[in-house]
Amino acid sequence: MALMTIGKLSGATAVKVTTIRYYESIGLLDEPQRSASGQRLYAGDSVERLRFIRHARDLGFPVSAVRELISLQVEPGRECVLVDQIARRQLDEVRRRLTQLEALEAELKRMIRACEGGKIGSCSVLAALGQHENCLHEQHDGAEVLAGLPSKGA
Amino acid sequence: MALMTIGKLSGATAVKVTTIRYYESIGLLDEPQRSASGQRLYAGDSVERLRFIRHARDLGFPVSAVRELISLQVEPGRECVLVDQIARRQLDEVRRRLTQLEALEAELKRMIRACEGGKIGSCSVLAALGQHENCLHEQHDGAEVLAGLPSKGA
DNA sequence: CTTGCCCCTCTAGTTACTGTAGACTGCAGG
DNA sequence: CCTGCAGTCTACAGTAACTAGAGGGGCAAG
Repeated sequence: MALMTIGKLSGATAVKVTTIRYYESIGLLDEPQRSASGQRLYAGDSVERLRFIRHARDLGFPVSAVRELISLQVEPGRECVLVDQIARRQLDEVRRRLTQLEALEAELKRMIRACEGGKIGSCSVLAALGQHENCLHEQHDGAEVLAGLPSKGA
Repeated sequence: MALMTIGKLSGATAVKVTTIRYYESIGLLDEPQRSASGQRLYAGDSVERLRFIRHARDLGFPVSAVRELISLQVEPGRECVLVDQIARRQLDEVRRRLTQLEALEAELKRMIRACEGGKIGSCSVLAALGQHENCLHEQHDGAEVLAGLPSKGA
């Protein structure tokens, strides 16, 4: 395939133009050739590279992990174990988040259910959020799971 | 209850001092009284307010939603429907993320399984990342979910 | 008085982008 | 040839939701 501008690459990969430039700026993508007037010109393999990055990101790998994966990709074979480790780490992370979200789902459902039956003078959702002490019923286990939430608390 | 400094409030709610000031700066918390020397002095109800905020945030409500909830809390009762809507929206969001994460989990498991049996020549994880097409799309939301990950635990 | 923790403001950094400003390029129509 | 417009360039600012640090002042005890 002939060289393409950043717009074409964007179209081919569904990655936004600005994001492509961003990836270049943080070193995920090599600097491409430039036209005489300074426009970026990409070869066909850029599409694969970019898809790789995008797919890894969609899988939840942080950029730092993507960087690792790329570097391992360059010298393949022997390092498969490392790649496996990175993937496993990511899987653990995904599972951790799954557990948290399931707890959140349960708590939200409970809140909403309470609100539905709400002849209660004050909304149960707000009550549940206020919680601590004088709540309608004994309190859930959700909060404990939430205690370890990654949302930058703790 | 006597007035307390920001440190006490932080201790009582497990919300960091800097975060409390941050919440004040974005209008989630009212500006408290100040001592003669300029230190913030909080009344007892600040504890409840702050716990409410923190709990809502832990449940994944964005700050904008928390703001809404607070405003509804001020004039309670009649607005229960609105509160319910916000909670439902949040529940939908949580479910969406759950679905996405489940797909991620499946794909990661598949990748790792392939890698285990894998010969050295071609790591299947990298191969799996290279091929696109069959998987998740919706890149923006993916990134959103992933943003705010611990990255310390890893 | 000094130690040491607490508090103050302000700024900048984090992650992974997205959006904007202001200027230039490349190409088609009239 | 001119005009118009989409596409591209750089550079900076903004987003979410905080966190961390600099550089200073306050306050009670030893």
